[in-house]
This record gives sequence, C-alpha cells and structure tokens, in this order.
Amino acid sequence: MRRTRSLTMVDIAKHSGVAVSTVSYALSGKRPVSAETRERIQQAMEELGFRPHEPARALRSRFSRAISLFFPTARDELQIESHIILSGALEATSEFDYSLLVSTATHDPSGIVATLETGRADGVILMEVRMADERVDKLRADGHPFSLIGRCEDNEGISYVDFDFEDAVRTAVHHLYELGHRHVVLLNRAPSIGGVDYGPTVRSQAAFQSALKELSLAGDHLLCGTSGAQYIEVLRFLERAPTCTAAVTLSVTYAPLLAALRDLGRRVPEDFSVVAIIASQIADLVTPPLTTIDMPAYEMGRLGAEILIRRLTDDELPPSQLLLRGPLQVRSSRPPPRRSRS
Amino acid sequence: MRRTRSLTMVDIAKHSGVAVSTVSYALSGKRPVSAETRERIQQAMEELGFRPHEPARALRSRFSRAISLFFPTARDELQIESHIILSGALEATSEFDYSLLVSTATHDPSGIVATLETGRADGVILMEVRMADERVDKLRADGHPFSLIGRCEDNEGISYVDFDFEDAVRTAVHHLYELGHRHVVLLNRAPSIGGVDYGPTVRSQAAFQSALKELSLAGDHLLCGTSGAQYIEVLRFLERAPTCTAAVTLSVTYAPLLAALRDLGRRVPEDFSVVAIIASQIADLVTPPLTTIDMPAYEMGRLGAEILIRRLTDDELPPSQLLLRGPLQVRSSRPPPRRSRS
DNA sequence: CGGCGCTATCGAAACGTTTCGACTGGAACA
DNA sequence: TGTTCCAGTCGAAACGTTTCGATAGCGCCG
Repeated sequence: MRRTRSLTMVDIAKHSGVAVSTVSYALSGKRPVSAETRERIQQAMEELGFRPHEPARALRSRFSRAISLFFPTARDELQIESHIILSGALEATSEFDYSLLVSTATHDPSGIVATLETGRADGVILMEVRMADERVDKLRADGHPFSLIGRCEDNEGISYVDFDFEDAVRTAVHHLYELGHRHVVLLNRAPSIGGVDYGPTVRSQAAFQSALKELSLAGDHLLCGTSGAQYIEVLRFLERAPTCTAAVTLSVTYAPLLAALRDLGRRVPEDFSVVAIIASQIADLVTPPLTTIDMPAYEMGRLGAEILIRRLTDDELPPSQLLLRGPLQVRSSRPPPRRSRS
Repeated sequence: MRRTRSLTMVDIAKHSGVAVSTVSYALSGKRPVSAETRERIQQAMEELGFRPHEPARALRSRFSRAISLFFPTARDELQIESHIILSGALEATSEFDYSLLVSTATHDPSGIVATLETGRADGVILMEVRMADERVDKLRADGHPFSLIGRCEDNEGISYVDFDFEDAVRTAVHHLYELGHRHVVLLNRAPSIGGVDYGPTVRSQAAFQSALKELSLAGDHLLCGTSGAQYIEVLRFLERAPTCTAAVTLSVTYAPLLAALRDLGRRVPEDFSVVAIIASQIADLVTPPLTTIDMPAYEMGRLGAEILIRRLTDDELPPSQLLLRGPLQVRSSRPPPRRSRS
C-alpha cells in the first residue's frame, strides 16, 4: 500500500490538461485562473485524492506554516495552566490552518532558534517568561517572529498576552479586607517553576506588598511548590500565625493550603477564607468551591497563537500587547470568625 | 537581519573544500567519511553556524521525523489525563530527536490521513480510542504507522499502550469489599468524553459488574461529567441510596462526588470511602487525600510515542502492546460507618 | 605485477512545490 | 486599424537536501 508513489501536481496537471504552474495557482489563488480551468483541476484533485506535499511547499516558499510552542515539561509537578494554554493555542492554530509544533522548553535560547532556522516553524510562542529573559533577548536581536504568554520588564516591540496578576492580587486582597480580614497570606509559586525571576511571581508579590501597605494590613508571603512535602511548610506557617484568617493563592498552591487547614481542623470558609487566582477549569474540581479570580488560560493560549500568526501573515502589523483580567467570583470567602478577644 | 539568505550545505562544502554530498554524508553517517574531512566539515559548520534545512531534508528523504498527536480539545471540560499523556509523549519524542506535532482530534479519519499524506508527520498517536474506531480501521487499512493510547476490541497488528481499567476497577471494588462496604457506586465518565463506545468507560463498567457479581455486592453505575451541574445528579443518587458507603471514581469524577458529599454533611473518609482511579499528579491536589489507583498517564504518553518511533525507524519491529497497571495507594478509605441497624 | 576490493570522495539527478518571466488572444481604446 | 492592456496560461528555474552511480587511489593477494 504505502509504497505507491503518492500523487503530485504533475499528475493533476496531466489529468486536467494544464501546466503544473496552473495547478499551483489554482490552489493558492496567487494568480487568476479561469473558472472553467479551476473547476477541472479541482475535480481532478478530488477524483485522484491529491494532497500537496507540505515539505516541498515549505522548501520552495520558505514558510512552514507552523508555529512552535515551547512547553515547560515536568514529569511530576503539574503545570495545569500551561496545559490549558496549549489547548487554546491549538485551537487558534488550527483555525488559521497552521500546524502546531510543541517543543520542550529549555532555559537557553539555542533550541528555539534552531526550530526557526531549520525551517520547522515560522514563529514561536514562549511561556513562563521571566522579567529578564535571555530567550526573548535573543529572538528579538535576531529579528525572529515570536509571541509571549507572559511578558518581560521591557516589552518594546514584543507581542504578548499576559494575565494581570497585579490587578488580580490587588482585587483579592481588597476583597478580603472588605470582608474584615486583617492578616492575609499570599501563597506564591516556588522558584522551581519559572525560576526566581518569573513574571507572575514577581508581579504578584509586588502587588501584594503594595496592597498591604495601602490597607495597613498584616501579611505574609510564602513561596510554595505543590509537592506533598510543601504542605508541611504551610502547616507550620498557619500554626505560627493564628491571626491569619485568609489567603490568596496562585495556581495550584491552594492544594497544600487546603490540606493543611483540614489537618488543623480549620474549615473553609467558616474559619478561613481563600481567594484562588486560577483557571476556572481547575477551580471547578475543588471542594469546597473557592472564591476565585479566573485566569483565562485558554483564551491566553488562543490569543498568543493568534497574534503571532497574524503578524506572520502581515508584515506591517504592529505587535499586540494584551493584558487580560479575570472576574472575581465570590464563592466561599467569608468574614473572619469572631475570635474571643479576651 | 532575517532576510540574509541562510546558510546551506553548499556554503559548508565550499568553506571546507569538499563536495556537497560529502557534507551530507558527514552529517548523516550513511557513508564513511575520513576523520580528517569530518573534522574540517564540523568545524566549518560551527564556525558559520549552519543548520540543515528541515523541509529540504524531508522532501528528499520522504521522512519528516515528526509524529503527530491527535489531541481531544475541549474548551471547558478539562481532560487532565490527556494533557499529562501529551507531556509524556513530548518527552519521548524529543529524546528520539523527533518533532511533535499536535493536531485537533476529530471523529473522522480524514484529517489524520491528511497529516500523513502531506508529509507533515511519519506516524500518528491516537487517544480516546473507542472499542470500534473508524480512525483505527482507516489507518490500518491504508497501512499507515500509528500507535494508540488506549485500544480497540480487535487489536490485531496494532501498537498500543493502555491502562488496565478492568484490573483497576476490580482491585478497587475488592479493596472496598474487604473494608466492609456492601454497596458501592462506580462514577464513570460521561459519553461526552470519548463517546458511548469509549474503551475505558466500557471496560470499567464491565469489570465493575463482574466484580459486584463475584462478591455479591450491591452496586450502581453513574455516568458523570464534570460540569458543575453534574454534581446534582450525584447528590440525588446519594440521597436515594443511603446504604451506599463507597465509590470508585474514574478520572475527575471524584470532584462532583466530593462536592455532593460535603453538601450532605458526609465526611470523607469517616462516612464515605473513595477509591479514585486517576493520575497521581491530579490526586496530589485533592483534599482529603484519596485512596487511588494510579493511572501512569505520563508513562503512557512516553511509551506511546516510543513504540511508534521505534517502529518508524525499524520496519521489522513487530507491534508492541502494553497494558499498564497502577498500584493501589490506600490513603483515606475506611470501613463503613457503623449504622444503627435498628 | 595485474587485478580485486576497499575507502573516501565527487557530480548530478532527484524530491514536489512555488514563482518568475514570457507568451497568447482578445477587449478596449484612440 | 493599430496599439495597449489584461486575464489566463505555460515552461523553466529555483528551493536545499539525499542518494545513486562512478571513480580515484591504495593496499593486498596470488
């Protein structure tokens, strides 16, 4: 079966009595082809079941019509948001009739540049972007097309989609303040994810500190992985800080928190309130239903791919910079328990 | 910058004073090249920063060195296992120095065949396989290389990696039986995922029924999505069946169950035991810690890609059929509460 | 010392597209 | 009636590899 030489445009051309170039033009529309001829060609293609050979196209035209998403892969720690972003990117990519290549993200830029320079992809999407990111510097310096899920400190000329973590944290803290909480903890992602300079971590912390100051609140900041052991740390903290009645959690850091609270016999939301900054698809799985600020991960993936592809197809297009916000959905946050103030 | 004509083997050949074909052979090793010449070529390549052009390679050699994973995409319902599987496949793919293309899974086979016939990928991985799956039939009929995450009814000549859901369900039910439970419910995935004929669903149900019979247990079978509304159904069931003290859950169906139990004031595990058949990465996020049977999703993805690529590189290799089992990890399952038997 | 079999190399022909320049025949214009 | 223009088509030259057949040089055997 498979060893039958596959059909080429030459076959289609012969079968419909035109030149190969005419077949090509009929397919691409880059030059006019009479309705009658196009019809004949189309019919021949369907009859014979022709599919243009992609590598040949790519070789000649210098465009692969593919983009590559550099994906942070980790065997054990689940980066759920990244996965949802990937789904979104996949949707957009296939809508634009592009292919999506997924590559393993590395810290250094050489693999990324290789993907571009070998002609495997026309552009790349980067995730887990740091405030200062050498991958970005390199791509920018070389003039390669790319877009970011996330953003750097300096985003001059760069296309990105990011979630406004600063706004989210501010909103969360204000919400808790208004409920009456006076001591709040921020569970931020550990540097094992994205590194020390990881944008969301840095920005969340800054926004947290400034909100505390503004509202004259007591607050603590915990860096927190999701591995089982990490929950001990949270537990210790809660024991040490009995006045702390609420938390803002980023991504899946809600998990060790809920585990620790349960082991301390503190109920959510009666004894402790949580605002989780997290994608809705994950929040839906959590019991009790948490108050959340929805991080629209799917949309971010969609847009990240879209703004990249648009720029690929239109040289003139200026970079898009999108900063998304998520709604606060109040579910199980409550005023703090009345304490015996004696 | 980017408009500088990129380097080709011709440049390398000139620069090191050999023929283009020699450069190619030095790179591929398909014919002997003297150590000295190879050295010179290598040096030239590094000096100039040469990267072979992938589409050209693919065009001439008829191999893209890419595989495509057909990924079931859904905006709202999170198919977490699929994502973990993808990660695993990515790891294996990059280890073998292949590229991973991700495409949106469709019910009909034409898109899959297109990916192969346009030369974008050398083989494909299919997920969410049904007992009778027309995609599989088509690929097999056409003699295309592929592997399955999952399996069909008839797997003659097919490479697959599957999880042994039958064993897992049997193990789970026996575990609960031994703890003393006498009425158990199986929360199976709704047909919105994978369709009516979805392998894991069908096999789990069959194994459940046979375990019930074997142990003379009362049992119920619920098809259960993860959307918020679905939890009502679970709640209704629990109210209707007060003697039911334990559940076996597949994938994320634990979520509506935990929510319903909480709203009924029934504690896990004191009042109700759960055995979740689920990937450990997800189980780690759940409070209370559930007794699980670990579905090794990452490993499945790894192996699925590996057995496909191995067959691609070695025509003689017979298909691999792997059926994985997961360990039972007892965490929060308990004997049923003593009921007033009056 | 003629011939054989290696190893290492070369040149040229693919692979299946896209794209460029050139060429038609007829419509539109003066 | 001649010129200009345009839609539609053709042929051929790329694109950057891989691969095939040929050959040069060399050691070795008989």
